[in-house]
Amino acid sequence: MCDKIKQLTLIEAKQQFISSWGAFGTHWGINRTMAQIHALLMVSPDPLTQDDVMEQLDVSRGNVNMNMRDLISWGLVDRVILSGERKEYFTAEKDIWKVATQIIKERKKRELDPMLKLLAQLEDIEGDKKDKEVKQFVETISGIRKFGHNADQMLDMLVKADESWFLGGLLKIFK
Amino acid sequence: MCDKIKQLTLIEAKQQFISSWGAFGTHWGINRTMAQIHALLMVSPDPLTQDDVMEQLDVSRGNVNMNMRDLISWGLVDRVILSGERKEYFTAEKDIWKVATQIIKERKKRELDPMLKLLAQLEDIEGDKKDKEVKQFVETISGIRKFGHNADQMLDMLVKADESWFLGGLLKIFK
DNA sequence: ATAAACTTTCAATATATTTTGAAAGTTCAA
DNA sequence: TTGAACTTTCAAAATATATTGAAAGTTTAT
Repeated sequence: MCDKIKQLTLIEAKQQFISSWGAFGTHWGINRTMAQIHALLMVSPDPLTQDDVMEQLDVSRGNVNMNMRDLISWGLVDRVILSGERKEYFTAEKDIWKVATQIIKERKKRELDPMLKLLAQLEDIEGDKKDKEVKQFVETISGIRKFGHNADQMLDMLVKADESWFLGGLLKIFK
Repeated sequence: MCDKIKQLTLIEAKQQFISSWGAFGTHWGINRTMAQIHALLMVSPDPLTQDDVMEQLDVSRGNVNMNMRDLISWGLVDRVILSGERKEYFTAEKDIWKVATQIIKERKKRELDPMLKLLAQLEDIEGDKKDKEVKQFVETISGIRKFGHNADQMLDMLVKADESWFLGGLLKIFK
């Protein structure tokens, strides 16, 4: 009836987190390995090399390299050069708020902004505005565009909240 | 220099919207066809049959059927029986705010809630809390869990805003 | 009960995405 | 300049996901 929940060791907990973060990512259009690398770096106190990641996640060098590039382009991972070392090391931001704002910024730029541009264009079509089909279409598109526009502004606020005194206050409620 | 933007016809605009909505969906873990069916229904003033959808999107009966089921399970599409007709018709909610609310509700239930449950479990691990590795892990997980918890509450507020007088006021700013 | 109208299922197939690994490229100390 | 240490690339292979379509299932009018 009442399941006894096993207290996990650090190793088990890390594995569990990495695996779940990977599965979670796939529901959001992020590939499993990329999400797993990110998870691994988030729970690693020290920077890791490509070889560390290859070994711990059991994936190939090429795979690690490509996904690491991607994570860097998303601003979620940084290259680190440890003085005296030849190898490159990698590290991830561990403050989840910074991670979230970074993801919001990028997805906005890559997806929301282009979509809003398209919707603006679709709203202005040829044809009789009295026609039922035309009317329904324009209304639906316009609704989506307005919604997107508001979301856009709201996300901007969130992202900029860190830098603004007024919004920063609001943010503390959330953070 | 200054591109002349062609004013699209209704047909072209619909096609463009359906195709873009489909591509957009794939960035968010939604399959192309499902997103396209949703888009098609959103810009169709009247309910459509499976055959209409098959024809307009050029996909098979089985595919339409499965994705339609999925859309229904997400609460984004409804079956409609037109009186006197034998066939089933399908229609989508056109108020984008309701669409968004519905998606938030479902994703919260399917993804965020289980993730929060897992994180709570991972936060409570065996081992010395003074150990650097353990400390870093617990801190990171705890940060993510708290963030997720706040996001959860915030999303609940948004979803419930429609029903609350106070929040409804706030909502008007956004809507 | 029958059969036409319609819906659902799912194994096979097709498509898309991810992963590999070896070769090519780069950097740097000596 | 050489070559060892390390990184990047990308065509081929593996894997995962989406799609088809025909057969099975269901509903309803007669």
